[in-house]
Amino acid sequence: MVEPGSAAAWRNAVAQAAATSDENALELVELFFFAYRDFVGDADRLLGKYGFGRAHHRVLHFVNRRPGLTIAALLDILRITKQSLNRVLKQLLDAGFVEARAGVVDRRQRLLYTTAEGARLARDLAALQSARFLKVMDELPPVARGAASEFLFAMIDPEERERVRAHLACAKMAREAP
Amino acid sequence: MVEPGSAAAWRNAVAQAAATSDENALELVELFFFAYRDFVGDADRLLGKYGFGRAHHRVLHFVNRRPGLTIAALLDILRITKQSLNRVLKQLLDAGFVEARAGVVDRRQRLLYTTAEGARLARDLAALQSARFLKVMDELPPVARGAASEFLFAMIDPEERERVRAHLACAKMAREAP
DNA sequence: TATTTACGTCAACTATATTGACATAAATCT
DNA sequence: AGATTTATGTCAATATAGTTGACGTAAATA
Repeated sequence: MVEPGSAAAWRNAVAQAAATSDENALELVELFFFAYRDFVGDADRLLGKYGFGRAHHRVLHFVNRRPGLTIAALLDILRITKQSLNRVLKQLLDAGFVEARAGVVDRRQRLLYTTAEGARLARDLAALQSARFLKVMDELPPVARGAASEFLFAMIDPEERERVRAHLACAKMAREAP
Repeated sequence: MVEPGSAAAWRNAVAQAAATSDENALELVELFFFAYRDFVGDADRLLGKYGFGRAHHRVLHFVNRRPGLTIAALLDILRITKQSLNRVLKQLLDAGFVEARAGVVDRRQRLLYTTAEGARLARDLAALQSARFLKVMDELPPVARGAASEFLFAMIDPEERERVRAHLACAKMAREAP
Protein backbone atom coordinates (compact mmCIF):
# COMPACT_ATOMS: atom_id res chain seq x y z
CA MET A 1 0.00 0.00 0.00
CA VAL A 2 1.20 3.49 -0.78
CA GLU A 3 0.65 6.33 1.68
CA PRO A 4 -1.48 9.08 0.18
CA GLY A 5 0.43 12.29 -0.37
CA SER A 6 3.76 10.47 -0.47
CA ALA A 7 6.15 10.77 -3.39
CA ALA A 8 5.38 7.18 -4.32
CA ALA A 9 1.66 7.90 -4.44
CA TRP A 10 2.31 10.88 -6.64
CA ARG A 11 4.46 8.91 -9.06
CA ASN A 12 1.80 6.26 -9.11
CA ALA A 13 -0.88 8.78 -10.00
CA VAL A 14 1.25 10.20 -12.79
CA ALA A 15 1.89 6.75 -14.22
CA GLN A 16 -1.80 6.01 -14.01
CA ALA A 17 -2.66 9.22 -15.82
CA ALA A 18 -0.10 8.50 -18.52
CA ALA A 19 -1.43 4.98 -18.96
CA THR A 20 -4.96 6.33 -19.12
CA SER A 21 -4.18 8.98 -21.67
CA ASP A 22 -2.26 6.45 -23.69
CA GLU A 23 -5.14 4.05 -23.44
CA ASN A 24 -7.50 6.79 -24.55
CA ALA A 25 -5.29 7.62 -27.48
CA LEU A 26 -5.19 3.94 -28.47
CA GLU A 27 -8.94 3.87 -28.29
CA LEU A 28 -9.10 6.88 -30.57
CA VAL A 29 -6.80 5.14 -33.03
CA GLU A 30 -9.21 2.24 -33.28
CA LEU A 31 -12.31 4.40 -33.35
CA PHE A 32 -10.79 6.35 -36.21
CA PHE A 33 -10.19 3.10 -38.09
CA PHE A 34 -13.75 1.86 -37.61
CA ALA A 35 -15.30 5.25 -38.32
CA TYR A 36 -13.38 5.64 -41.57
CA ARG A 37 -14.22 2.09 -42.61
CA ASP A 38 -17.94 2.72 -42.27
CA PHE A 39 -17.67 6.22 -43.69
CA VAL A 40 -16.22 5.07 -47.01
CA GLY A 41 -18.42 1.97 -47.07
CA ASP A 42 -21.51 4.07 -47.75
CA ALA A 43 -20.16 5.41 -51.00
CA ASP A 44 -18.55 2.14 -52.10
CA ARG A 45 -21.91 0.48 -52.61
CA LEU A 46 -23.21 3.26 -54.86
CA LEU A 47 -19.94 3.44 -56.79
CA GLY A 48 -20.09 -0.29 -57.47
CA LYS A 49 -23.29 0.20 -59.47
CA TYR A 50 -21.37 2.36 -61.93
CA GLY A 51 -18.33 0.12 -62.03
CA PHE A 52 -16.29 2.75 -60.25
CA GLY A 53 -14.07 2.51 -57.19
CA ARG A 54 -12.81 4.84 -54.49
CA ALA A 55 -10.21 6.32 -56.77
CA HIS A 56 -12.95 7.48 -59.15
CA HIS A 57 -14.89 8.86 -56.24
CA ARG A 58 -12.04 11.01 -55.03
CA VAL A 59 -11.42 12.44 -58.48
CA LEU A 60 -15.11 13.07 -59.11
CA HIS A 61 -15.54 14.66 -55.72
CA PHE A 62 -12.69 17.11 -55.94
CA VAL A 63 -13.38 18.03 -59.56
CA ASN A 64 -17.01 18.63 -58.71
CA ARG A 65 -16.20 20.75 -55.73
CA ARG A 66 -13.54 22.79 -57.39
CA PRO A 67 -14.57 23.25 -61.03
CA GLY A 68 -11.72 24.09 -63.35
CA LEU A 69 -9.21 22.14 -61.29
CA THR A 70 -6.00 21.41 -63.18
CA ILE A 71 -4.28 18.03 -63.33
CA ALA A 72 -1.39 19.33 -61.25
CA ALA A 73 -3.68 20.66 -58.52
CA LEU A 74 -5.57 17.38 -58.43
CA LEU A 75 -2.34 15.40 -58.15
CA ASP A 76 -1.33 17.63 -55.29
CA ILE A 77 -4.57 16.95 -53.43
CA LEU A 78 -4.65 13.22 -54.02
CA ARG A 79 -0.92 12.62 -53.57
CA ILE A 80 -0.71 10.01 -56.30
CA THR A 81 1.33 9.85 -59.49
CA LYS A 82 0.03 11.18 -62.78
CA GLN A 83 0.13 7.66 -64.21
CA SER A 84 -2.18 6.46 -61.51
CA LEU A 85 -4.51 9.40 -61.87
CA ASN A 86 -4.56 9.09 -65.64
CA ARG A 87 -6.08 5.64 -65.72
CA VAL A 88 -8.93 6.63 -63.45
CA LEU A 89 -9.45 10.03 -65.02
CA LYS A 90 -9.57 8.58 -68.51
CA GLN A 91 -12.34 6.24 -67.44
CA LEU A 92 -14.31 9.14 -66.01
CA LEU A 93 -13.76 11.17 -69.18
CA ASP A 94 -14.74 8.23 -71.43
CA ALA A 95 -17.83 7.52 -69.36
CA GLY A 96 -18.84 11.18 -69.68
CA PHE A 97 -18.75 12.01 -65.99
CA VAL A 98 -15.93 14.52 -66.28
CA GLU A 99 -14.82 16.78 -69.10
CA ALA A 100 -11.58 18.62 -69.73
CA ARG A 101 -11.28 22.00 -71.42
CA ALA A 102 -8.05 23.61 -72.48
CA GLY A 103 -6.91 26.33 -70.10
CA VAL A 104 -7.61 29.87 -71.29
CA VAL A 105 -4.58 31.57 -69.82
CA ASP A 106 -2.30 28.54 -70.25
CA ARG A 107 -3.43 26.26 -73.04
CA ARG A 108 -1.24 23.37 -71.83
CA GLN A 109 -3.43 22.99 -68.79
CA ARG A 110 -6.54 20.85 -68.84
CA LEU A 111 -9.26 22.34 -66.69
CA LEU A 112 -11.51 19.64 -65.30
CA TYR A 113 -15.25 19.92 -64.87
CA THR A 114 -17.98 17.45 -64.04
CA THR A 115 -20.68 16.94 -66.67
CA ALA A 116 -24.34 17.08 -65.64
CA GLU A 117 -24.26 13.34 -65.09
CA GLY A 118 -20.99 13.54 -63.18
CA ALA A 119 -22.30 16.32 -60.98
CA ARG A 120 -25.39 14.25 -60.23
CA LEU A 121 -23.33 11.22 -59.15
CA ALA A 122 -21.01 13.44 -57.13
CA ARG A 123 -24.02 14.98 -55.42
CA ASP A 124 -25.54 11.57 -54.65
CA LEU A 125 -22.27 10.33 -53.19
CA ALA A 126 -21.80 13.49 -51.18
CA ALA A 127 -25.37 13.22 -49.94
CA LEU A 128 -24.64 9.78 -48.53
CA GLN A 129 -21.60 10.96 -46.67
CA SER A 130 -23.08 14.27 -45.62
CA ALA A 131 -26.08 12.40 -44.28
CA ARG A 132 -23.82 10.49 -41.95
CA PHE A 133 -22.32 13.71 -40.64
CA LEU A 134 -25.69 15.40 -40.29
CA LYS A 135 -27.02 12.43 -38.36
CA VAL A 136 -23.94 12.46 -36.15
CA MET A 137 -24.40 16.17 -35.46
CA ASP A 138 -27.97 15.46 -34.54
CA GLU A 139 -26.94 12.70 -32.13
CA LEU A 140 -24.18 14.70 -30.51
CA PRO A 141 -24.73 17.18 -27.69
CA PRO A 142 -24.63 20.75 -29.05
CA VAL A 143 -21.38 21.51 -27.32
CA ALA A 144 -19.63 18.71 -29.20
CA ARG A 145 -20.87 19.74 -32.65
CA GLY A 146 -18.44 22.48 -33.43
CA ALA A 147 -15.66 20.35 -32.02
CA ALA A 148 -15.79 17.80 -34.83
CA SER A 149 -14.35 20.01 -37.54
CA GLU A 150 -11.86 21.51 -35.12
CA PHE A 151 -10.76 18.02 -34.19
CA LEU A 152 -10.41 16.82 -37.79
CA PHE A 153 -8.55 19.95 -38.77
CA ALA A 154 -6.16 19.48 -35.86
CA MET A 155 -5.51 15.92 -37.07
CA ILE A 156 -4.04 17.24 -40.32
CA ASP A 157 -0.27 17.72 -40.55
CA PRO A 158 0.43 21.31 -39.44
CA GLU A 159 2.38 22.06 -42.60
CA GLU A 160 -0.59 20.88 -44.67
CA ARG A 161 -3.24 22.93 -42.92
CA GLU A 162 -2.82 26.12 -44.91
CA ARG A 163 -3.17 24.18 -48.13
CA VAL A 164 -6.31 22.45 -46.90
CA ARG A 165 -7.74 25.74 -45.66
CA ALA A 166 -7.10 27.30 -49.06
CA HIS A 167 -8.69 24.34 -50.78
CA LEU A 168 -11.81 24.59 -48.65
CA ALA A 169 -12.06 28.33 -49.21
CA CYS A 170 -11.74 27.82 -52.94
CA ALA A 171 -14.40 25.13 -52.96
CA LYS A 172 -16.69 27.40 -51.00
CA MET A 173 -16.18 30.26 -53.45
CA ALA A 174 -16.90 27.99 -56.39
CA ARG A 175 -20.12 26.99 -54.69
CA GLU A 176 -21.29 30.49 -53.84
CA ALA A 177 -20.53 32.07 -57.21
CA PRO A 178 -20.98 29.41 -59.90
CA MET B 1 -35.28 41.92 -53.39
CA VAL B 2 -37.28 39.94 -50.87
CA GLU B 3 -39.31 41.68 -48.17
CA PRO B 4 -38.20 40.69 -44.69
CA GLY B 5 -40.82 38.69 -42.82
CA SER B 6 -42.49 37.53 -46.03
CA ALA B 7 -43.02 33.89 -46.92
CA ALA B 8 -40.40 34.24 -49.62
CA ALA B 9 -37.87 35.55 -47.13
CA TRP B 10 -38.61 32.66 -44.84
CA ARG B 11 -38.14 30.08 -47.57
CA ASN B 12 -34.97 31.83 -48.53
CA ALA B 13 -33.64 31.59 -44.99
CA VAL B 14 -34.49 27.91 -44.80
CA ALA B 15 -32.74 27.23 -48.10
CA GLN B 16 -29.76 29.18 -46.89
CA ALA B 17 -29.62 27.20 -43.66
CA ALA B 18 -29.92 23.91 -45.56
CA ALA B 19 -27.18 24.97 -47.93
CA THR B 20 -24.99 25.98 -45.03
CA SER B 21 -25.43 22.75 -43.13
CA ASP B 22 -24.83 20.84 -46.33
CA GLU B 23 -21.77 22.91 -46.98
CA ASN B 24 -20.53 22.20 -43.48
CA ALA B 25 -21.11 18.51 -43.95
CA LEU B 26 -19.20 18.61 -47.23
CA GLU B 27 -16.37 20.33 -45.47
CA LEU B 28 -16.35 17.59 -42.85
CA VAL B 29 -16.22 14.97 -45.61
CA GLU B 30 -13.07 16.56 -46.96
CA LEU B 31 -11.51 17.15 -43.57
CA PHE B 32 -12.08 13.51 -42.75
CA PHE B 33 -10.31 12.52 -45.95
CA PHE B 34 -7.29 14.74 -45.28
CA ALA B 35 -7.12 13.81 -41.61
CA TYR B 36 -7.16 10.09 -42.35
CA ARG B 37 -4.56 10.51 -45.07
CA ASP B 38 -2.11 12.15 -42.70
CA PHE B 39 -3.05 9.84 -39.84
CA VAL B 40 -2.07 6.67 -41.71
CA GLY B 41 0.93 8.37 -43.31
CA ASP B 42 2.79 8.44 -39.99
CA ALA B 43 2.81 4.68 -39.63
CA ASP B 44 3.44 3.98 -43.31
CA ARG B 45 6.96 5.35 -43.11
CA LEU B 46 7.92 3.14 -40.17
CA LEU B 47 6.28 0.08 -41.73
CA GLY B 48 8.27 0.58 -44.90
CA LYS B 49 11.50 -0.02 -42.98
CA TYR B 50 10.30 -3.53 -42.16
CA GLY B 51 8.94 -4.22 -45.64
CA PHE B 52 5.41 -4.22 -44.30
CA GLY B 53 2.31 -2.36 -45.46
CA ARG B 54 -0.91 -1.16 -43.94
CA ALA B 55 -2.42 -4.61 -44.07
CA HIS B 56 0.35 -5.91 -41.82
CA HIS B 57 -0.13 -2.96 -39.52
CA ARG B 58 -3.80 -3.66 -39.01
CA VAL B 59 -3.20 -7.33 -38.25
CA LEU B 60 -0.32 -6.59 -35.90
CA HIS B 61 -2.30 -3.89 -34.15
CA PHE B 62 -5.41 -5.91 -33.46
CA VAL B 63 -3.52 -9.04 -32.47
CA ASN B 64 -1.37 -7.03 -30.11
CA ARG B 65 -4.32 -5.33 -28.55
CA ARG B 66 -6.42 -8.42 -28.18
CA PRO B 67 -4.04 -11.30 -27.44
CA GLY B 68 -5.48 -14.71 -28.24
CA LEU B 69 -7.58 -13.35 -31.08
CA THR B 70 -8.85 -16.10 -33.38
CA ILE B 71 -8.69 -15.99 -37.17
CA ALA B 72 -12.47 -15.70 -37.39
CA ALA B 73 -12.56 -12.76 -34.98
CA LEU B 74 -9.80 -11.01 -36.87
CA LEU B 75 -11.59 -11.51 -40.18
CA ASP B 76 -14.68 -10.03 -38.61
CA ILE B 77 -12.81 -6.92 -37.50
CA LEU B 78 -10.91 -6.37 -40.72
CA ARG B 79 -13.73 -7.33 -43.07
CA ILE B 80 -11.51 -9.04 -45.57
CA THR B 81 -11.44 -12.61 -46.88
CA LYS B 82 -9.42 -15.32 -45.23
CA GLN B 83 -7.32 -15.65 -48.39
CA SER B 84 -6.37 -12.02 -48.19
CA LEU B 85 -5.63 -12.21 -44.49
CA ASN B 86 -3.64 -15.39 -44.88
CA ARG B 87 -1.01 -13.94 -47.15
CA VAL B 88 -0.32 -11.06 -44.79
CA LEU B 89 -0.57 -13.15 -41.64
CA LYS B 90 1.83 -15.75 -42.99
CA GLN B 91 4.42 -13.05 -43.59
CA LEU B 92 4.03 -11.82 -40.02
CA LEU B 93 4.30 -15.39 -38.69
CA ASP B 94 7.36 -16.15 -40.85
CA ALA B 95 9.03 -12.90 -39.83
CA GLY B 96 8.45 -13.78 -36.18
CA PHE B 97 6.25 -10.83 -35.32
CA VAL B 98 3.17 -12.91 -34.57
CA GLU B 99 2.75 -16.44 -33.31
CA ALA B 100 -0.20 -18.81 -33.33
CA ARG B 101 -1.01 -21.35 -30.63
CA ALA B 102 -3.66 -24.01 -30.89
CA GLY B 103 -6.82 -23.15 -28.98
CA VAL B 104 -7.18 -24.86 -25.62
CA VAL B 105 -10.94 -25.29 -25.58
CA ASP B 106 -11.24 -25.77 -29.35
CA ARG B 107 -8.05 -27.10 -30.91
CA ARG B 108 -9.13 -26.14 -34.44
CA GLN B 109 -8.77 -22.48 -33.54
CA ARG B 110 -5.48 -20.66 -33.86
CA LEU B 111 -5.02 -18.12 -31.13
CA LEU B 112 -2.86 -15.25 -32.28
CA TYR B 113 -0.28 -13.46 -30.16
CA THR B 114 2.44 -10.95 -30.91
CA THR B 115 6.00 -12.01 -30.12
CA ALA B 116 8.26 -9.68 -28.14
CA GLU B 117 9.49 -8.19 -31.38
CA GLY B 118 5.96 -7.90 -32.75
CA ALA B 119 4.77 -6.21 -29.59
CA ARG B 120 7.61 -3.74 -29.83
CA LEU B 121 6.79 -2.78 -33.42
CA ALA B 122 3.09 -2.56 -32.55
CA ARG B 123 3.95 -0.28 -29.65
CA ASP B 124 6.15 1.94 -31.81
CA LEU B 125 3.45 2.24 -34.44
CA ALA B 126 0.80 2.94 -31.84
CA ALA B 127 3.05 5.53 -30.25
CA LEU B 128 3.25 7.43 -33.53
CA GLN B 129 -0.49 7.51 -33.94
CA SER B 130 -1.21 8.12 -30.28
CA ALA B 131 1.22 11.02 -30.38
CA ARG B 132 -0.89 12.68 -33.05
CA PHE B 133 -4.00 12.32 -30.93
CA LEU B 134 -2.25 13.53 -27.79
CA LYS B 135 -0.95 16.58 -29.63
CA VAL B 136 -4.41 17.24 -31.00
CA MET B 137 -5.90 17.02 -27.52
CA ASP B 138 -3.31 19.47 -26.36
CA GLU B 139 -4.15 21.91 -29.16
CA LEU B 140 -7.89 21.65 -28.69
CA PRO B 141 -9.84 23.67 -26.14
CA PRO B 142 -10.70 21.49 -23.13
CA VAL B 143 -14.39 21.45 -23.96
CA ALA B 144 -13.65 19.85 -27.35
CA ARG B 145 -11.45 17.08 -25.99
CA GLY B 146 -14.06 14.62 -24.84
CA ALA B 147 -16.01 15.31 -28.00
CA ALA B 148 -13.52 13.59 -30.29
CA SER B 149 -14.19 10.03 -29.20
CA GLU B 150 -17.92 10.72 -28.98
CA PHE B 151 -17.79 12.05 -32.51
CA LEU B 152 -15.83 9.11 -33.90
CA PHE B 153 -18.06 6.63 -32.14
CA ALA B 154 -21.13 8.33 -33.59
CA MET B 155 -19.59 7.99 -37.06
CA ILE B 156 -19.70 4.21 -36.80
CA ASP B 157 -22.68 2.34 -38.22
CA PRO B 158 -25.23 2.06 -35.38
CA GLU B 159 -25.50 -1.72 -35.83
CA GLU B 160 -21.72 -1.98 -35.50
CA ARG B 161 -21.38 0.04 -32.33
CA GLU B 162 -22.05 -2.73 -29.88
CA ARG B 163 -19.43 -4.88 -31.54
CA VAL B 164 -16.88 -2.06 -31.45
CA ARG B 165 -17.72 -1.30 -27.84
CA ALA B 166 -17.19 -4.96 -26.95
CA HIS B 167 -13.93 -5.01 -28.83
CA LEU B 168 -12.65 -1.95 -26.98
CA ALA B 169 -13.71 -3.36 -23.63
CA CYS B 170 -11.94 -6.62 -24.42
CA ALA B 171 -8.77 -4.81 -25.46
CA LYS B 172 -8.89 -2.78 -22.27
CA MET B 173 -9.26 -5.89 -20.14
CA ALA B 174 -6.34 -7.57 -21.90
CA ARG B 175 -4.28 -4.49 -21.13
CA GLU B 176 -5.20 -4.22 -17.48
CA ALA B 177 -4.79 -7.92 -16.64
CA PRO B 178 -2.05 -9.33 -18.86
C1' DT C 1 -21.09 -42.20 -38.04
C1' DA C 2 -22.29 -38.12 -40.43
C1' DT C 3 -22.04 -33.42 -40.58
C1' DT C 4 -20.55 -29.03 -39.49
C1' DT C 5 -16.98 -25.82 -38.25
C1' DA C 6 -12.34 -23.46 -38.30
C1' DC C 7 -8.91 -22.94 -40.90
C1' DG C 8 -5.39 -23.56 -44.97
C1' DT C 9 -4.27 -23.36 -49.86
C1' DC C 10 -4.07 -23.12 -54.97
C1' DA C 11 -5.33 -20.31 -58.82
C1' DA C 12 -7.00 -16.56 -61.47
C1' DC C 13 -8.42 -12.04 -61.46
C1' DT C 14 -9.25 -6.82 -60.25
C1' DA C 15 -8.13 -2.28 -58.43
C1' DT C 16 -4.94 0.92 -57.14
C1' DA C 17 -0.77 2.30 -56.57
C1' DT C 18 4.45 2.61 -57.83
C1' DT C 19 9.03 3.72 -60.79
C1' DG C 20 11.27 4.82 -65.00
C1' DA C 21 11.61 6.31 -69.63
C1' DC C 22 10.09 8.90 -73.36
C1' DA C 23 6.84 12.20 -76.19
C1' DT C 24 4.46 16.57 -77.22
C1' DA C 25 2.83 21.03 -77.23
C1' DA C 26 2.73 25.41 -75.16
C1' DA C 27 4.92 28.89 -72.35
C1' DT C 28 8.97 31.33 -71.09
C1' DC C 29 13.76 32.73 -70.95
C1' DT C 30 17.95 34.51 -73.24
C1' DA D 1 14.41 32.94 -82.93
C1' DG D 2 16.17 29.25 -80.51
C1' DA D 3 16.78 26.91 -76.09
C1' DT D 4 14.66 25.47 -72.07
C1' DT D 5 11.16 24.57 -68.88
C1' DT D 6 6.48 23.23 -67.80
C1' DA D 7 1.98 20.64 -68.10
C1' DT D 8 0.45 16.76 -69.51
C1' DG D 9 0.11 12.05 -71.87
C1' DT D 10 1.69 7.35 -72.45
C1' DC D 11 4.05 2.74 -72.50
C1' DA D 12 5.85 -0.85 -69.66
C1' DA D 13 6.98 -3.39 -65.68
C1' DT D 14 6.07 -4.17 -60.89
C1' DA D 15 3.96 -4.23 -56.04
C1' DT D 16 0.27 -4.43 -52.71
C1' DA D 17 -4.08 -5.51 -51.24
C1' DG D 18 -8.02 -7.10 -52.18
C1' DT D 19 -11.66 -10.46 -54.61
C1' DT D 20 -14.14 -15.18 -56.05
C1' DG D 21 -14.19 -20.05 -56.48
C1' DA D 22 -12.83 -24.64 -55.57
C1' DC D 23 -10.93 -28.04 -52.74
C1' DG D 24 -8.57 -30.11 -48.45
C1' DT D 25 -8.07 -31.36 -43.49
C1' DA D 26 -8.55 -31.89 -38.74
C1' DA D 27 -11.39 -31.29 -34.86
C1' DA D 28 -15.89 -30.63 -32.75
C1' DT D 29 -20.61 -31.88 -32.59
C1' DA D 30 -25.25 -33.86 -33.69
